[in-house]
Amino acid sequence: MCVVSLIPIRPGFEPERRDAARNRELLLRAARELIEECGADGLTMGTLAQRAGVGKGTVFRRFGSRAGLMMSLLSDAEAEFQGRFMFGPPPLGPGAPPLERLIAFGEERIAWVLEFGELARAADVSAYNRFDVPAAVLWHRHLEMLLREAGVTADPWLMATSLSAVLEPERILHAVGVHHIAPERLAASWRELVSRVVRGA
Amino acid sequence: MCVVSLIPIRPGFEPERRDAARNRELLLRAARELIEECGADGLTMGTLAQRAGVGKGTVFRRFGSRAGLMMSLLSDAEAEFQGRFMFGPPPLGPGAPPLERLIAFGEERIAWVLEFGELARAADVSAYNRFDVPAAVLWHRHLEMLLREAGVTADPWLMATSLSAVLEPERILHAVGVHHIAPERLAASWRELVSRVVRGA
DNA sequence: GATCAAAACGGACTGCGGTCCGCTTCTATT
DNA sequence: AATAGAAGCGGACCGCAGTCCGTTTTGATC
Repeated sequence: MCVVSLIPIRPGFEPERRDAARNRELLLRAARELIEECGADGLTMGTLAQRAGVGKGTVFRRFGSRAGLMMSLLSDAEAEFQGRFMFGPPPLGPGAPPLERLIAFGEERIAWVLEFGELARAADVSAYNRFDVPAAVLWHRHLEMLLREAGVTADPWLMATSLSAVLEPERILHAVGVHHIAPERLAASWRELVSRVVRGA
Repeated sequence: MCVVSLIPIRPGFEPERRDAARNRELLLRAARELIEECGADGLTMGTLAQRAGVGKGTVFRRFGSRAGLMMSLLSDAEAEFQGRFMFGPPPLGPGAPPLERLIAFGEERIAWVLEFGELARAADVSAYNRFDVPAAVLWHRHLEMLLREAGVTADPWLMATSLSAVLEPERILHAVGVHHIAPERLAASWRELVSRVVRGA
């Protein structure tokens, strides 16, 4: 299964040195523990270094930034989601009509955000180009392709951008957490939106 | 003209003390200068305090946070925009059919973001409840009302949320700045989107 | 003008993300 | 086993947003 990583692949593919690999595992384990205890927002890079028994510099060498760390923690969940919408069974995967796939994509994404959203929000933070992260580019292309297949000829690229905006973790979590919108209501609204976009074609 | 402020009104309406008012003016003037010189992202609260000749604590007492400061700087532009879509001439203001008002709202908002976007982005930063800022609530209600008038019966509240997401400064600036999308193309896509949402009713 | 409480002030302080650079550890080579 | 240089390490350090609290200013009251 060919999956697009959240994290840029290091050029050259040299394997990690043994100590580096060991520290990466230590850090990921410690990070999961800390998030369990304090929540994603409660994790600080200093505490993480301390808990893992390494220097702070090592944390940043491994993950580049706090957002990068969160992406690493998400990468399994992300890869699984990618696998499902690209190769899994219909209606999310290939085989169903495009409108149904669009609907399924949003529904599943909403469910995904509700499960991993706190991490996703922490990973989003910052970065002027948070929309150009490999995974985000992939969803965008997927939506664009489905829109084309569905016969939407009016600027599918920007339409996909608009639909992506609707599925942004921050907004979904805000609607559910602050305004107490039921997830099924979100899903119904997504269905409605995407149906109108496609049918209006 | 009754306008909704970006900043919570202080309860009780006691007037500011004279020194407080003086410092507020000093700070706003200094902030505009600094942004002129270094851009909104280049403004730091420490530098601002120094330039205005006041203590750092004073800056935070006045504006609460960096985002609060940016909102204060935006508030004139925001008020002007509010005035136009609530009381101004059609098609943005009342008098035109709802679909045309929706289209105009997006077009004008896109233009607005391209003019004041850097500030708006700086004002957005952080805050779990950045969607509950008075101005954002007002746009949301406006969109919701127009959708209802246009006969959209399917969850206008969430539809308005989705449309708001599409107009978010961060995304618009990213599309224009990074992907070199022409503003007219953004406007055309918005027209298309909103027409489909309404016509599908 | 003297008095006084409340409001505002200012800058030292905290905690954070992120960088830097001299030191240590690993691994390929002989 | 010795060696060398690359990769990795770690923690002091920086700049920033935001807080705290002792001091100063203000303006209502007498």
